[in-house]
Amino acid sequence: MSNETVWDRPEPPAKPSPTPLSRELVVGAAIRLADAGGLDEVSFRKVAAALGAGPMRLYGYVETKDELLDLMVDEVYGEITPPSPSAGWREGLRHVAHGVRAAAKRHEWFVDLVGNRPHQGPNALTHLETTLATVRFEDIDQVLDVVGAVMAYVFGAVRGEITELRAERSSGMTEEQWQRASGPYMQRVLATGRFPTLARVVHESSDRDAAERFETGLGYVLDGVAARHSP
Amino acid sequence: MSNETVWDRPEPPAKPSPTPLSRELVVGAAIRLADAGGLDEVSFRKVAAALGAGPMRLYGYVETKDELLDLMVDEVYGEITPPSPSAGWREGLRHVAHGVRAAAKRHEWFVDLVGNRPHQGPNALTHLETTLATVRFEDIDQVLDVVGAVMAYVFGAVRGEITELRAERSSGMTEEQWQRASGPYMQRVLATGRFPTLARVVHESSDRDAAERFETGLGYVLDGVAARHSP
DNA sequence: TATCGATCGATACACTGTATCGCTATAAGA
DNA sequence: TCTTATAGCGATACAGTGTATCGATCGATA
Repeated sequence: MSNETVWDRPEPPAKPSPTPLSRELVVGAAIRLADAGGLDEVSFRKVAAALGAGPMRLYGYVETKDELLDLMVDEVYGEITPPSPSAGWREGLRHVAHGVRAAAKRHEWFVDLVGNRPHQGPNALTHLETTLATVRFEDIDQVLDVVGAVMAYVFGAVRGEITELRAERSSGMTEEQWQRASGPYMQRVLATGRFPTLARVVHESSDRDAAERFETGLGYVLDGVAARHSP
Repeated sequence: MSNETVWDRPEPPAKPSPTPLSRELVVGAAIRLADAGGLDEVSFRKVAAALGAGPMRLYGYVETKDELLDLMVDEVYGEITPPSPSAGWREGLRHVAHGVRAAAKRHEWFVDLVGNRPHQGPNALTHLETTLATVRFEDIDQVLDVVGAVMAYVFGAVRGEITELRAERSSGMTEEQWQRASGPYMQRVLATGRFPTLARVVHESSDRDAAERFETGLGYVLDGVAARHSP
């Protein structure tokens, strides 16, 4: 199970025959397929077909499917712009948080892949470096704690957001919050009276948009950090 | 793609022939396999074999594989003890957070499944209800924000923790923090000098244990909540 | 021009989830 | 007790997956 992705594998010398391919082209095709139809659409056969090649051709550029997925993830990390070096830790982390969220909404499959394996690609490492560097505390352990907590929140929140989005999309296109509650099962459940708080949520809560909720939660985390490490 | 799990499907009347089965037995076997060998070990063939049955037999108790996975997730939710009703929101949420973390460490596949589909099983709903109920703010929207943020952090943090754990386990059994840094690739990367903060982390940071880091991050979130909603 | 060498992809294998459907063993009816 | 109906089980089959093997085919070099 030692499926270590080789991040700095040299490109094969040149491509002679039909259409010259490259690892970038393979990864690009895979990303395009995943963006359009989800991760299920990313199979060696489909990616190869999208490039007008046979499935086995891909093995010249990618050693395994896990490596292809790793490369896709790293590509997304590359899309996230780093915070300005002059920014304070709070704006810096907010910038990163929103960058990750935006990237994850552009590529919904990102959250499915993130966290399956550690991100050690060049773009992921650059992302991590600039994120850490935006928090200029003297104690490096504190820096790790803060960045770790913020990123944990970000990934958790974005994952939840996209899950909700998918559920809404699949169960009838109605975008109204908690419209699942009108499903017969949910109504039955709420009718038992054993979920009073849940019922309050369904009936009383206003459906604010996702970005607002994300920002509120992020505010909690950053406020908590400030409360302990502010000058 | 309307793979709606039917949570309250009635059990089939009775099992006559070889070994009487039940949905609980099927889910239990699946969980046992997943605990032992990861989610890859959960296939209809393998689960059925573990029960001494043919693969098709499972379809009497479970409509699809996604439903089986949903049931497994709900079973884990059932293991998480609710917070005491007399607890304040802070202790209540801390209790839930640690409960989720503990359950996820008992069943490492949990984080892989959580967030793929919304959790609407009875145990998940009970878990959500008791979690919401522990935060007795007058504004239900605030309750949602707080619980949402805390759970986002918890799931993100636990996911990261288990990913790290898997990486350590697969890359040589050395448990030392950042021992990946001694891998040739990581050394090469750090030698470029383009990741100074990362290098500081690798060389200077002390390797505290995961529970401590989890608690610290959770503290940030809860402190942030307290800063805005404290009486 | 002839040989070599690399690369492409057809074929194959083990595995997945699941649709179909004949068999069988049990339960009900006479 | 003997027959019939019924329902559940699982063998078989199918489309899909990742990938190992390896023969054919093409380009470049001698």
